[in-house]
Amino acid sequence: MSMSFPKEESSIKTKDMLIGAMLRVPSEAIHRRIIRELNAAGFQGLSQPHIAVFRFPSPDGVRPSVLAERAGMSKQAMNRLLGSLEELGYLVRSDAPDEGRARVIRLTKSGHAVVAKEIEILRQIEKEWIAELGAGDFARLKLLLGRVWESPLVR
Amino acid sequence: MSMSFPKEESSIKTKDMLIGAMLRVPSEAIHRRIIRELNAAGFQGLSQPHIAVFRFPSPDGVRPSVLAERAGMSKQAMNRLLGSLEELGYLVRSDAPDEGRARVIRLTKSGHAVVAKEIEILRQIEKEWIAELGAGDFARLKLLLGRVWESPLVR
DNA sequence: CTCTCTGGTAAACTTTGTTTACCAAGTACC
DNA sequence: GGTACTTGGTAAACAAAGTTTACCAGAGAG
Repeated sequence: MSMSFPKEESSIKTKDMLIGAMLRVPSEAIHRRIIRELNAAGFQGLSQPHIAVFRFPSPDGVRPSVLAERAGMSKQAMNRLLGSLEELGYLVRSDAPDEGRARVIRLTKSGHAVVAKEIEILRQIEKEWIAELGAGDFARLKLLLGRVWESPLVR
Repeated sequence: MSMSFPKEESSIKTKDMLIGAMLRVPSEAIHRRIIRELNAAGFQGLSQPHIAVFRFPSPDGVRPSVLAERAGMSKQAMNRLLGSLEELGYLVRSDAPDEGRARVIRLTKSGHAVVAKEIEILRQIEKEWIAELGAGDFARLKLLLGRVWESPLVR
């Protein structure tokens, strides 16, 4: 059996839905699409967990432990992720920048290309949403989500 | 080391953010909170993957393969999940209802209690969002997300 | 100079999911 | 009525990804 996408029954009414599902479903759809299109664009070897590293904001110049913190995982797990990304040639863990005794992530050329492609995919998605909702309503949606983001709600 | 929450730098501006992150961050915050509060409410043994079963809409009366489809995972993985939930006493896989040769999930008393608690948590979250955004803007946000939901965008 | 703290690393273990394979019950077809 | 195909469920082996436990190196405090 090969993997499939969740199929939603048409009988489900958004009226009954609570905010959790309404955010989760589109969020996961976007996430799946990013992975799929990244792979299709030739960035082989990238899977779910790798994406956590390439998420906004860019990991370039950031220390491993900060990335672990951002991703909500242990330093060790992040470190293994970084190791595999280094093997794949997307970044290097450069030794000692100047400050402390810390390492710093540096994206390689293809690492930067991944970031660029990801932004491109997301801009395309936004374009599709604008086509569906209209520019005004899409802007309003982002504005509202922005207000949520800046509030203590998401902490 | 114990698990920690992602910490976000205050320097990040929502202006720069694309729709992916804006949906993902609050969505994940809600997800973590549900698990945390469910455990705190005495529903021990429930972890991340289990929640996929209890997500809207209720799994009561639904066949295992349908749940697998909804969750976007293989029948086998879902089946193991259901097995552990059965052991924990949240549901039973009742044999042969009447139709076909299929099994059907039936929530037990504590299974129904989980669903009820989950809805309670989400209603509380909505209350907090309303306090932050105002009732009008929150309603507008849900309306816009509902339009996304009903569109082909999330398929 | 030594103690302690911080950031990074490594190895063992656990969790969770897919792949592969199989079984049982319907259903279609002859 | 018997046989092949399909569907839904299950089990075991394997793979992926994360936590726990433990350790090391360097920096700063005393």
